[in-house]
Amino acid sequence: MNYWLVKSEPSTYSWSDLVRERATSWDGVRNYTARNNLKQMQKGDLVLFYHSVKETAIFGLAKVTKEHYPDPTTEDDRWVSVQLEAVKALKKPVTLETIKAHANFDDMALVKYSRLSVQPVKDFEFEAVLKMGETTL
DNA sequence: GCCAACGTTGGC
DNA sequence: GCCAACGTTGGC
Repeated sequence: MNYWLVKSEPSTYSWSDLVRERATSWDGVRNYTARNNLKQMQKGDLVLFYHSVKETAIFGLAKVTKEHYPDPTTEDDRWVSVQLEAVKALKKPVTLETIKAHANFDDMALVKYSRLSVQPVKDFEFEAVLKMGETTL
């Protein structure tokens, strides 16, 4: 099982949008590094859902329910999507500020590669985020 | 293949 | 709104 983090601007697609729809096709990714991460996602992998720009924090937990397939929003076969399903909201959202203040998170992709929209998350990072979010699986 | 110009993302 | 960081494009 691997862990990931996806970013979205809440004005475009928010955590509450995902909760309302229950599941969504995570499409529109147009960056090779992010695309490569999408391709590595496996069914059952857990995904942290982060809001960029406004309310910069991790709000919820989703899971991969369908592995990569051609992105339905383009004819260009270089790009792929995965299906994501909402699992649960974090009891307490974990803000970027909190993450940056956490000593062990200096290497976290969210801090180091802030523009990458689909990122791998290490086991200990994932566990620490849940703990700070006062959330259990 | 290098690099300048330009566009986009996202934190502040 | 500004700007740093980074990706992409295109001229040479």
